[in-house]
Amino acid sequence: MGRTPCCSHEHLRKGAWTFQEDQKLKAYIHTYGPGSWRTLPNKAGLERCGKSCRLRWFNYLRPGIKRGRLTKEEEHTIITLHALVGNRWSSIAKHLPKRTDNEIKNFWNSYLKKKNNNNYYLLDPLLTNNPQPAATITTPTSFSSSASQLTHQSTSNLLNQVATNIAAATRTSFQLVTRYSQQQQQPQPHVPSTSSARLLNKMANSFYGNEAAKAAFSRLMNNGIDDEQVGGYGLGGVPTGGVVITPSSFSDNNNNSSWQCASSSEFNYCTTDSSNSTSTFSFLDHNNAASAHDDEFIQILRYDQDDIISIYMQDL
DNA sequence: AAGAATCACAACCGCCTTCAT
DNA sequence: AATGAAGGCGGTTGTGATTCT
Repeated sequence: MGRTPCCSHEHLRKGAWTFQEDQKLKAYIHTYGPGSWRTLPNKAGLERCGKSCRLRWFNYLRPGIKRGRLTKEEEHTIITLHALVGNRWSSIAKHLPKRTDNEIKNFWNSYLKKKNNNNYYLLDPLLTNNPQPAATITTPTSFSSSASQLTHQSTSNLLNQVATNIAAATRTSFQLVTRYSQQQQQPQPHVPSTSSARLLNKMANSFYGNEAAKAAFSRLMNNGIDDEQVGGYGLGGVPTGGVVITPSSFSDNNNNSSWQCASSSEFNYCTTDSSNSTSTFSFLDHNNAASAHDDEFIQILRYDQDDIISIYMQDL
């Protein structure tokens, strides 16, 4: 014997809610609170299914709901989160507290219709062809290195390996999304660029406090720099306030205490402290021009099977 | 000005999971 | 443990408003 039925489904109204119905529902919930949707319609004097009452309350009548046009920031968040988790509207809505999943869903469906006509949010084809990729990083193609330039792996490769290993170590899926503008195209506000070096640096800092992620990150650093191998993990990292530190168990191609990686335009360094046999990663542009790209930003998002569990979003 | 097309969004439908019985 | 409705969620539709031709 299961629960008793919610309603008879006979003589129930459908369609748009009237002002009087809204008043009845609000008055009832004001007195007794939301919930018990099974018995609510009878008690509130509504000829509606309990499910319909719940929907009306959560999507429209509930206090604190923000209505009207989404802000650019909200749109930005939705688009990025959707690239990460797909159509998990309720998960996305949790990061826009005053918006309902229904509203976000409606926005996205409208957005999709427009999408074919602009490239405002230009993401890597890998991302757009695979709506729910796990453990991948999409980097600006302009930062990809040609084979002839490489003495080590490209930073794009390295980033992807880092993400894959962090995902495995933390048992979460992970994706880092970047956006970039192409100078030769029409100006595209809110579509900034960034470099792989900055992404790596930011990633290291963002995982401060997450031992599993940090260890995975450090392992990749140990394995990923000299060849294309994956596996054969080295020692794990230790926390030092947002910077990943690893044992100096590797050497660099310049045979000194720094590590060079990636293309001609980007250099990443690992400085070694011989006194305690540790190395500190610091990924910098070759000219350390932190102010050269004022419009840069980064979003780092992690999620498990059911929900987004953290978001980092900040300017670089 | 009028009809068509598009947009915005509330609401319904059906499926799946949770939970009371 | 089994059952079946409630609750939650995403897909879809219906409809009034707005814009276009």
